[in-house]
Amino acid sequence: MRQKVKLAFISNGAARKATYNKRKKGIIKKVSELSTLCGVSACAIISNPFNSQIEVWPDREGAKKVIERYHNSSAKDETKNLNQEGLIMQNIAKARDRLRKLENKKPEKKIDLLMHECMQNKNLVDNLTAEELKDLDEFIEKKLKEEDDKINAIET
Amino acid sequence: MRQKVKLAFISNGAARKATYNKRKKGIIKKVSELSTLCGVSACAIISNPFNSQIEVWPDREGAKKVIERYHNSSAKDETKNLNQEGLIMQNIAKARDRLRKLENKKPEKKIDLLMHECMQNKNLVDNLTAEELKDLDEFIEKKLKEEDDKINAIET
DNA sequence: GTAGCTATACTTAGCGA
DNA sequence: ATCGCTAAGTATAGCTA
Repeated sequence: MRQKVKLAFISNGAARKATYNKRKKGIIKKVSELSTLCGVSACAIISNPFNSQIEVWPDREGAKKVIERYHNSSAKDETKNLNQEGLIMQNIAKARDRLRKLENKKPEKKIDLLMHECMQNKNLVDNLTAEELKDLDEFIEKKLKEEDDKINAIET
Repeated sequence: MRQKVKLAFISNGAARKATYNKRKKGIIKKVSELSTLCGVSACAIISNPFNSQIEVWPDREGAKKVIERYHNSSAKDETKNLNQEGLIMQNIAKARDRLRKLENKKPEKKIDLLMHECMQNKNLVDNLTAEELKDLDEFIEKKLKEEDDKINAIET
């Protein structure tokens, strides 16, 4: 930038808000990219004490791609592992749908739902045994590798 | 970079992990900077459904500055702040206590505890005003970080 | 597997319309 | 205030050890 960033609170309100909006957007993008690149579900929560706003970013786009990839690969195969992951993904999708419907409601309710969604997804995973999770992980890994190889073969 | 990033799941496990760690660090920094520059409390939560890991990055340093600034600017209105702080401290103490009791149990149980604390936070949210949510956010961050630190310490 | 490096892609502060 | 621009900082992919 024209000037090296001084890492301190920006006292000017307008400048602070401008920076806030720009960086907020950047963080959302980064979190979304992490989800897509590494196949994890992630979210960011920012609470602004000056205007009592709470903003929550479930990582929709990144997670969506993971879900889609899973559904595509599971269409051809019906193993136990796939059923398990399918169940998890279905519930994630359902939770995400509910969140979408609350978009216009009170910020407090968004936090509520976020927590609920976290619980749902976590409980599903927790219901699996350690061995099942390991198998599931390996299976998913293998499937994703196969797909990637296919894509690479086509592109080359 | 040497090559333009293709925004897709990284099939190679080692490369994915390396990218994950690098970007995770970058996101923490960004969130921390946003907190400092704009005076907001923020956190990032990344959940990997395939290995039951939940990683939480409370923006410790940034949030700390926010708390200090908040307390300084509202020194005239200390009654309410002190009450809020008391509630937060009580809950941190409770969380530590429960965590201590799980010291010798299985790692899976610690995940259960994490989610239990999430639910607790949710219930607490329901009883708070929008103004109070800022402190709650910080509370959640601290509590989850404590648990994360404890788990890491045990696993190392 | 992870720690440091560097070239390059990406982000963003300050402006101007 | 919001947008687009672009210079100037940052983050990080691919490497090396």
